[in-house]
Amino acid sequence: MEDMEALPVRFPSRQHNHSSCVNKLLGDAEEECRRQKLRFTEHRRKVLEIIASSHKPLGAYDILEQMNFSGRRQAPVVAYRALDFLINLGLVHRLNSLNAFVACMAVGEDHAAQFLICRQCKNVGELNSNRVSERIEKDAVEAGFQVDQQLVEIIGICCECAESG
Amino acid sequence: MEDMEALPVRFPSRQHNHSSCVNKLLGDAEEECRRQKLRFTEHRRKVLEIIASSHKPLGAYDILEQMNFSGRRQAPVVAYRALDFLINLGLVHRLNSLNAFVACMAVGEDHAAQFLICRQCKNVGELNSNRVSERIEKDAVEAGFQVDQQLVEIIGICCECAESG
DNA sequence: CTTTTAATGTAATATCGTAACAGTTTAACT
DNA sequence: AGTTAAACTGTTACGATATTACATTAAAAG
Repeated sequence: MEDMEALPVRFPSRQHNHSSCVNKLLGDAEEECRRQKLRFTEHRRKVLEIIASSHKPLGAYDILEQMNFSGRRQAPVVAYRALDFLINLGLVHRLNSLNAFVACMAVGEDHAAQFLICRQCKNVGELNSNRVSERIEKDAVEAGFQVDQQLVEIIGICCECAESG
Repeated sequence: MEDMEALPVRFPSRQHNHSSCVNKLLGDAEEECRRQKLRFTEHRRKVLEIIASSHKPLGAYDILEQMNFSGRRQAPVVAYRALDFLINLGLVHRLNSLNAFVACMAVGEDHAAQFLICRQCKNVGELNSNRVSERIEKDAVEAGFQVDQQLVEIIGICCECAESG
C-alpha cells in the first residue's frame, strides 16, 4: 500500500512576496539564537538577509559583494564564517552541485533536505520528502551502510518554466 | 506490497583485486569508444587508469600529479578535459560533495548513480537503487518538477569500518 | 590530398575556500 | 566593578578547484 501523505514541497512561485520570507526567516533566526544563547551578529544577520532575499542560489562571493556596509570590501572568510554559522543552525543550505547557498524554506521542521534545482530559471525549491529519505536510509542499511547524512539534489525544470515553454 | 528485488550495491571490499577492476574498465572503455566512434586517447586512458586504480575518490589535481608522463607537469585543463570525456561516457562519476572523481562500478548497466561515501576509510560505493531513483522521480513529479538528473550522495560509515570499530 | 573536425599544448586567470594570528567584544563569574 | 574565558572580528596571505582563450597538431571524412 502506497503512502499518500502530502509532500511538504516548497517551490517559490514567481510573484510571491520576498520581503515576508526575509522577515519570517530573520525572526526565526533571532528566536533560535535567543533559545540557544547564540549571538546573531551583524554579519550573520546581513548574510541571512542577502540569502533570504533571493530564491536563486548565491555563491559566497556574490554574497560578499552585497556586504559592502561601509564601502569597504570584506574578506571572503567573513562570508564563510557567517555561512557556517547559519548552516549549522539549519537556516541556510549549501548546494554542492553549484557551490552555492540558499535560505531554508522549512526552518524548525526537522526536514529531509532534498533540493529541486530548475536549470532554466535557477530557482531552487525544497522537496523534503520523508518517503525519499526513508527509502535511501532503508536501502543503504540493507547494503550494510550506516547513514549519517544525505545529499539529494535534483536538477530539472520547474512547474512554471515548463508551462511557459 | 514491498518491492523485494536485490539491491545492486557495489562497495569495494578491502582485499579485492584492483588490477582486474582496472583492466575491465579499460576494456569497457575501448569497446564503448569503438562503438561510438570516439577516440580513446592516451590522456583519456591514463586518467581512467589512475581513477580506476583507486576506490577512494581522487581530486583533479591528485590525478594530475600522477600524469607526469615525461617528467613534464601537465596543465590542469588536461585532466579536466579527460574527465569530462569519461564522465560523459559514464565511465567516471563526479562526487559533488568532495570535488572528486571515482570510476564507475556498473558500466553499461544504465544505473541510477547513488553514492555511499565512507567518512572513515574514504572508500566510495555505488548503491544504485532503482527504488530510490523511482521514489525521487515520483515525488518530484508530484511536486510539479520535471527531473533531468539526480545527485544522491550518502555519507556515513561502511560495513567494514563499522565492524572494525 | 584537401577540408573539416577533434584533440592537444600552453599561458593566463577566474572562482571557491581556508589557515593563521592578533585584536576586540561579549558573557560569566568572582 | 574587575577579571577571566570564550566567542567574534579584521587582516593577510595562501591553497584548492576549475575555466577561457587561442595557437597548433593530429585524425577522419570527403
